[in-house]
Amino acid sequence: MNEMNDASKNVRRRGDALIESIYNATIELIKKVGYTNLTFQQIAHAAKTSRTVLYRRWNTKFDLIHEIMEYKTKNALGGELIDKIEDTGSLRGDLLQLLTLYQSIYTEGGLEIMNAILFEIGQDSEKLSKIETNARNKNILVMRKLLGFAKNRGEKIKEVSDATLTLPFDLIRVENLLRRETMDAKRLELLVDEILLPVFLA
Amino acid sequence: MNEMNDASKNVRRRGDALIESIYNATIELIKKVGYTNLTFQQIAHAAKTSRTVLYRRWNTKFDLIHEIMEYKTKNALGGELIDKIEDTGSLRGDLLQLLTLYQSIYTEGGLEIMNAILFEIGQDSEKLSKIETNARNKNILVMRKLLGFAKNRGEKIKEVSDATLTLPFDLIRVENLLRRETMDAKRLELLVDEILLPVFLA
DNA sequence: TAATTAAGGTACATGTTGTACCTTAATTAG
DNA sequence: CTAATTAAGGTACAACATGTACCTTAATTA
Repeated sequence: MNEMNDASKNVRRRGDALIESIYNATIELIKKVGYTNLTFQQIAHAAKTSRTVLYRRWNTKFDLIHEIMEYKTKNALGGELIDKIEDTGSLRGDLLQLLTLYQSIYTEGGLEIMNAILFEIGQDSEKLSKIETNARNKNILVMRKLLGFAKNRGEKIKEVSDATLTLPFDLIRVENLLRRETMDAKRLELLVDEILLPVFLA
Repeated sequence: MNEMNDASKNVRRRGDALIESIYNATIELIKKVGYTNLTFQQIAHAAKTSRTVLYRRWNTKFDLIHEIMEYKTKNALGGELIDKIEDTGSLRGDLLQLLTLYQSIYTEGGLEIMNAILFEIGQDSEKLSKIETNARNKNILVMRKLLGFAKNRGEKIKEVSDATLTLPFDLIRVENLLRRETMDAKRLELLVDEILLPVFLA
């Protein structure tokens, strides 16, 4: 009867099964209470495990969140962004493809998580600025590849600084993090037509 | 001797003197420990007042921070942004002027504060999205005024969506909040020449 | 000078943290 | 298949932060 519950308590999950359960509980919680109000105590309770287990693995809630982001990003893209970029036949198509892919990280990966990451960047801890710099450098390479397609096709591309090369990514971040609107295909097209093409196409 | 300290404890500041002391203590603290680690307890101690005084005035640390931001913004600009915008004789000059003024809000107003604001936006509380929407609408009006100058001078301006009109502000925000680089005049010029002029000038 | 206003101080229940230490289930090795 | 190892679950504790209640007392005002 009520002994069933007590009996089931003795089952101990381990490894991936446990971890994923913690990930999911964390994501649900962060949606409910927000990142600031997120506590290890609540996570442990929601994931039906103990704080001890959490502290053993992650020193701070950011460490946990960051791990979740990487896990989610992999799932959303199925690999590195630069490998997913293909020549669509036009700069417009390529840029639209890029925005769509990059947007999917935010859509699938969970806005709440990205928000937390962004916030921690603002706290300018050492490791965070490294994460940021790495991401930026990767993104610049993606854009070089993309603009390389255009040059090979004979499209006239402006020479711009590295800082400007990250514009497509910055726009997606602004849209997702600073505004809170739905990012449909129409919105992405507008970004390409009104901003990105004038900037990159001579 | 040591009674001097005890005697000085009996002096009670009130009103603006007290408030400004709290503002300053908060700004110093937030620079030291960051927004997440900021506590009313620490603020009270740093401002040499008591938690009671703080709780009476602000329900959350965000309420306090938001008030500080408004106070600082007023000081930085000395009025509303739209009133500060003047016709410099060219779109390039006008845009540079706009970026410089808007940047000063971040420089003078305190990056830490803006960061906190941004973060709370991510928590999508009711009042916060209102603050955001208001700011966006104001910024759109500023850009309309600025592009109006250009049209009157006979410069050819593209017709763009409201979403694109906020680009100058979004760029400053990205630079300040997502990156952590010094925003000198050269950087602002690059934003104007490589991004804003191609977007707005036909 | 008396009444009012607002700052300072104390106390308390509640919740979170980080750590230490122990028990016990699940896995692995001999 | 049993014993050793690994890792999860549980309890306890000191430290700190919160939000509230209630009281005292300095500063302002009427």
